[in-house]
Amino acid sequence: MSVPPGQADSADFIPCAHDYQVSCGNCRLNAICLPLALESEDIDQLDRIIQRSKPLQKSQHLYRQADEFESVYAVRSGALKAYRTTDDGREQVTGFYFPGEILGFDGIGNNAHASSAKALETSAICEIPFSSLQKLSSLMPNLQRHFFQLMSREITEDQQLITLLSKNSADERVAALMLSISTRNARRKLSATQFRLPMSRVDIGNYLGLTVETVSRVFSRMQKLSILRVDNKEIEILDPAGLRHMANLSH
Amino acid sequence: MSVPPGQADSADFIPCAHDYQVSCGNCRLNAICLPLALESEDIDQLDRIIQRSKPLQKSQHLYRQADEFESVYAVRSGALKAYRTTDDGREQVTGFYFPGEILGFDGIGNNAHASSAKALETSAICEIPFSSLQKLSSLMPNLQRHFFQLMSREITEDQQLITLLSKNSADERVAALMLSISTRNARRKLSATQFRLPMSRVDIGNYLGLTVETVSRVFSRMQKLSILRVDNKEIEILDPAGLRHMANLSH
DNA sequence: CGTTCCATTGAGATGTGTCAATTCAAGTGG
DNA sequence: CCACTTGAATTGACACATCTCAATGGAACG
Repeated sequence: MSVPPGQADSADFIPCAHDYQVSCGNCRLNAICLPLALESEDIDQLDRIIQRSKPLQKSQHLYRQADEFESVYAVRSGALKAYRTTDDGREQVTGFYFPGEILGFDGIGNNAHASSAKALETSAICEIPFSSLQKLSSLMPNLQRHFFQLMSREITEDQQLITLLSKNSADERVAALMLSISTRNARRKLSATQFRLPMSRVDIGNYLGLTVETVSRVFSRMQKLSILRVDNKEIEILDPAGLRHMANLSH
Repeated sequence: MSVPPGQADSADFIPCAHDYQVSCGNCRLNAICLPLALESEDIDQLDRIIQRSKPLQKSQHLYRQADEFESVYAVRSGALKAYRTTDDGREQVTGFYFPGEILGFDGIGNNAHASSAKALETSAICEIPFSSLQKLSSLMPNLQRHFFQLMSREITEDQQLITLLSKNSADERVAALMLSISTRNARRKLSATQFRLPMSRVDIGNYLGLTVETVSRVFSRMQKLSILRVDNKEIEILDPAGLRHMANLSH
């Protein structure tokens, strides 16, 4: 399954997102994905278990609910959504994943994925086989702790979403999501004020427990208040303070 | 901090919940808490790091949000709620914890508890210092995997709650909670149809994203339909199938 | 036997959902 | 390159589930 090294990039060229043969050691996302004090030989070991052979086209699945769990996945480029299908066939979007973020942890518990993951746009993925990761974690305490931390943060984020759904108005929910995306963009050294949403209004509404119409109305309202400029999926945050105020959470 | 062995129980007496010096090896909850193929000497090692010196009175805190994270905790008897306090001072109950269940995982991510945990009634707790657990996990692959699984299941459960909050009506939410408690009771060999709720209506409403009044009305409605008998905190499920139907989820 | 907290019930207000129509954007085939 | 189709987003009018406010009832506790 390994892919032959592509045409040689010039040496000083920063590896672009589509060069999916880049190793963790010189991946520009490693500050997000692996903020670890690992020896370079440790990184080599990790590199060796990671598979980078999975560029995904828009709307293709990375895994599906109830698939056997084998790996967790780091997003290298693009964006994905994770969603659960309920017994009566409805869908619930449980998260959006951007470059540097890791998904698939919900599959460990029962050896089967508890959600499906679908590409929102063309996405490059690093696959991390979990059994290898477990072995490596036993040998590298830092790595073990790192993955405990990643899972713990996923729990914390889910709990934030629970709070959002349980306590906040439509305005607050949408504002909070815009702020979240903005923050995560900044972490990747991208603009915190201008970006293109990779997901549809339906996905946003589904994620936030709102209908499409309500999401749309909130965007219109925000635009009228000059908090956001909205042009279909292109978003510009005109008034970050106003947006934070609307989100009603000062984090 | 260690407590002297209590008055000797007669040898054939099943250790009761208040005998908090029982070891994991003969704890009647270990099928829930530690369903592991561990050598008895492994269990001994685990026993040695676990501290059982924390009986908690009703409304006392086990830990508070932003406290330094040191341990995760297994409930031995009683019940607790976990809740987050938002920036603007409101509370969100994120979970209820019953005997055999483990809480505190959300603190690993940032070395500080992301929620508070409070006893809903007198509760006995096993404290599991996380640094010891990490070391032990490196040596015992089964144990490492077990804790990855526990955290993964917490993620899955949070995502179920997200779905519930996002997609389900008040009736469905309350019904789902009653079913969850019933199932967890059954796992502990207690009645699946009769139990006493340890939490208040306020807590239930808070957890489910509803007001107290709505929770109360749902209970009244369920009683009118002969699905439940409700006498303050005493619950009897009269029509389990009807309850499942009302919850609108067949799991 | 008050006092206090918790739970229940009712009446009315409101935010968001539902239904429906329109516009806009993207892709397809003639 | 232009019609045509299709899906996504917006906007409006109305309905309804849940919230809010308020009063009452009941259990627990000193």
